[in-house]
Amino acid sequence: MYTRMMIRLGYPAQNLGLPETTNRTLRLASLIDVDRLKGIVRKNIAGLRNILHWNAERGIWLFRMGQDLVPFASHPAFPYDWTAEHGGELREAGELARTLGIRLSMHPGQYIQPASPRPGVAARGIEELRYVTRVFDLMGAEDAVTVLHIGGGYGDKPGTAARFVEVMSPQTEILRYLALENDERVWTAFETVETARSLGIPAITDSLHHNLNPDGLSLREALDLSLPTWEKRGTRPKLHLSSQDREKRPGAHAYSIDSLDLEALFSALDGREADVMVEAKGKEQALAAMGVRVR
DNA sequence: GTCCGTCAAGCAGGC
DNA sequence: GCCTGCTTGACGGAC
Repeated sequence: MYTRMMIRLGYPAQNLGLPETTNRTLRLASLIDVDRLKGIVRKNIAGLRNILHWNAERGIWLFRMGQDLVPFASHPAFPYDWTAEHGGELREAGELARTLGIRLSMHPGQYIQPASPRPGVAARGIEELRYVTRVFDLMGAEDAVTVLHIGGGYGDKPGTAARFVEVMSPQTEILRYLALENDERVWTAFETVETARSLGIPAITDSLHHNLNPDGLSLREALDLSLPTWEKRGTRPKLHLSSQDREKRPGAHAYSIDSLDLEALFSALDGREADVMVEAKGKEQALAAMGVRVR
């Protein structure tokens, strides 16, 4: 099914079976404990290395690092120069990922709102995106991806999209890695592609979000729009795959991937190559259903 | 020792 | 207007 790397798979942030994570953190009030903070960052980077080795042995060629790799890195209260302190470790981890052939990503969360009309909110979001950019730069991760939602709509989506483009256009360092992802409530796959195109960056179609917010497009039509946006960057297109947890509200991720959702994605791809990030509560366990040996 | 509510941050939407 | 979910480990306080 996955011959010739038509499809490569990955999962985010942690490995349940090892168990290992890149997301150890601490409370903001504990940031003053510099020794402990440095230890947490080192453990996260060590966790990343362990996961990379484990993944490579099983042919898992994508991994999303947790946003807390360096906890509070973009916060004004962060107490030391983390790029100087951890640059060497990050460079070595990046070398490892390159040697193993694993593509990295990060996904800043719902608080990152570059198009917010509130200047402070927008500025903090940009700072977080700079942090991700510095991590990738230090790691030498040229094909890495910063995955971001456009954010709120503020009751005026065209105006907000224009503001997003205006705010992000000067951020050329961030744009080198940035890709925009559709969400399940506000920004459709079509709108996300349009906004990404205006910035000259690629778009990611998330299959579950698209099901909930399709705006009349089939998954195939959405992919027809988003896949070509990756040509300019010269890297493989990225997608997100997840299944609905039937017992929870729409948008909640299930533990594993429903075979119907997998088939629907393959059908929509129709032979085109893609890097597929599998967003499931079961993390690496969810890849078992796709023929990956996970133990 | 275990359990539980809360923790930096922003939004949309349901009530 | 208030509450919830998004994600998930940390951690203090209650018991």
